[in-house]
Amino acid sequence: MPKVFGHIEGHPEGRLYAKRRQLHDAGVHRPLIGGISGTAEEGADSIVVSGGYPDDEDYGDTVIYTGHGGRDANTGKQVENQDINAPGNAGLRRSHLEGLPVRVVRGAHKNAPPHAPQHGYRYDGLYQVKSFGAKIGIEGFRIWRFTLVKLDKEEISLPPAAPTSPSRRRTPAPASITTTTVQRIVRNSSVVQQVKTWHEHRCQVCGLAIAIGRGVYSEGAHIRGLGRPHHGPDVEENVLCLCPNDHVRFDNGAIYLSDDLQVIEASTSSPIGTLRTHPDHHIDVAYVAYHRAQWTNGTPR
DNA sequence: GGGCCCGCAGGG
DNA sequence: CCCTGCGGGCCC
Repeated sequence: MPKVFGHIEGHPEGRLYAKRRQLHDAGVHRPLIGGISGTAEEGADSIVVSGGYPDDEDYGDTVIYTGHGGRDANTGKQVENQDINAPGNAGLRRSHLEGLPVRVVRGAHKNAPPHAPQHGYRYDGLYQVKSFGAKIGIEGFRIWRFTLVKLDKEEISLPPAAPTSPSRRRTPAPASITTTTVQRIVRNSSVVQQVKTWHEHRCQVCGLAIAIGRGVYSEGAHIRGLGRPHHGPDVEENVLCLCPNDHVRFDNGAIYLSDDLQVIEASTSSPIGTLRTHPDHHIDVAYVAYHRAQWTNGTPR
C-alpha cells in the first residue's frame, strides 16, 4: 500500500476508530504500535497522539509532539537521548522542510486532555510541522519535539490527477520509485508567480537563479507565514522570491530583514547585504517586522 | 485494572 | 534477515 500524504479518501476528519488495527486497515495510520509513520526520504504521513510521552502538549489546533526512541523496551521509561535520525523523527523533519501535511490521530488515554477522544482513536485532520527542536525532557534525556499546527481547508492542495493508462497497454510500468500520493500545503500560485516573474527567479538574498533544464527555479517565501498561528496574507507585499537555501534560512530564522531591507545574519546580528528589489514589488515592512520579531524576541512557535 | 509479554507491520 | 515501536489481550 503506497504512502499517502493528506486525507484518505472515504475517511473524513472526525471519524472514530476503535483499534489501531482499524486505523491500519483504513490507511489513516499504518503502524500497529509506532506513533509516527514516516521515513527520512519520504516524510511522515501520520502520527498518533496518545499520551505515550510525558512531554507531549495538546492545545487542539497546536500539538507539541515528542519524537520516538530512547526508551527501555520493558519499562517504557526514557533511558537515553533520542536521535533526530531515527526514522519517524527524520520523517517529521522532512515533512517540515517540504511542507507536507501530516494526518493527526488522537487516542484515548488516562489523564485525557480535553482534546482527546473518550474511547479509541479519532482522525483529527491535517497539520503542518511548523518547527522542531531538541530539549531535555521531563525524564532527563534529550528529546526531539515537533510543533504541529492545524491546516485550514484552503491550505491543502489536491493531488494531481492520476494519469489515465489504457488497460491494453502492455509496456511495463515505469521504474517505480515509491508511489506516493501527495497533498501539499497550498499557496496562492498567482501571487507567488507574479513575484517570481518580477525577479526573474533570482533570489532576493543571494542573487542566484537556479537553471533546471530550460527553465529557472525559485521559491515563493511568505514573510509572515500563512495560516495558523501567523495568519499572514497571501499578497505580493508579503512574498519574497528566494532560492531554496535562503528560503530555509529565512523560514527558520537564520536570516531576517531590517526595516530598510538589509539582510541580517542571525548568528552575528549583522547585515550581510541588501535585499534585491524590483520597482513594482512593494514589500510591506509590517510583515518584515513580524517575521523579525519571531526570531529576535523569545522562542519562535 | 495493572503488569506482563507476545505481537505484527514497516523499515533498514 | 534483523530490529524496533505512543497495543492489546490475558491472567491474576
